Amino acid sequence: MNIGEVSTRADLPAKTIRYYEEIGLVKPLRDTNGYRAFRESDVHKLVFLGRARALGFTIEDCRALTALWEDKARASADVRSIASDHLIQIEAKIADLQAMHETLSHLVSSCAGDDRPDCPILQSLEKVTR
Amino acid sequence: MNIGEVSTRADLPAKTIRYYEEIGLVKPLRDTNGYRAFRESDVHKLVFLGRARALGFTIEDCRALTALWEDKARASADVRSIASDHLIQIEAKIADLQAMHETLSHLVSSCAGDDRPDCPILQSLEKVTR
DNA sequence: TTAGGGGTTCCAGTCAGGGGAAGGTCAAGA
DNA sequence: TCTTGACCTTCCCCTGACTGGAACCCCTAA
Repeated sequence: MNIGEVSTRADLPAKTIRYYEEIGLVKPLRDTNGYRAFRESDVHKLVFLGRARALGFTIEDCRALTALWEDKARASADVRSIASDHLIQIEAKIADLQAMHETLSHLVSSCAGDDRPDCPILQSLEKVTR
Repeated sequence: MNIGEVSTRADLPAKTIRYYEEIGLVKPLRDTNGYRAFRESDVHKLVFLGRARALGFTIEDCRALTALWEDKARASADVRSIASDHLIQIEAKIADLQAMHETLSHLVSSCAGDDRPDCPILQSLEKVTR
């Protein structure tokens, strides 16, 4: 199977698939003409990778997760550990963004937004009151 | 004023300040020995930049915001527009992260996390059910 | 004079790919 | 047989917003 079909089936850009090969996440075979020759197992793995990335796992997380996925003697605790660490990261990012949102939405709603220059948003950015 | 003092006063790494000069956000003078010579107005601007960056504005947003900040004839609508666009970006990111969080927290809580290999997290990543 | 703690530039790396050039390969139609 | 166009290949540079490090210069105090 050529990269185009894999790209469609795994719903990943060809560029991304080539990149994943470059960093050793997938190892497709090669045809005599130099084209990558993907097996079903490669497609399966790429789908796995796509889903993990969509959940925000880093590439290194993905590397660890696929290793566990392929290890029939894995302990589910190892998988859960990676996932719950990632959950903590997500929670931290959400909290960060919510703090930004709170500050900024107050500022936006207090700004007249007309053609006059007075602007509480700029005033607040100017203040050293961190 | 040398970069070290500015770094302390604006609470920004010296590297960051040099970078901001490189991309034209600040334009400190130079001493005869080649050292950057910052004025009070430069420090003031760097504090402004630091606060805007802390609220998640991009560098290009910051460039626009400082231009407005220094334009005494600005319309507050222009500032508000940048800020509310940014709010929308923040809201989108929060929504994304919350969706990830929801999916992943269900998975984590359904995984035994012991030494057995059965793992709903891996099973779910494997499925093509996008 | 020397040691240290400033400062300077420049280069490379981060993360996860994206854009695009230059060129090879394949299948279908004239 | 030739050509067209879709597909594939590698290669290199670009992104954002810095960060780390090397190699070197400058200033002050002991």
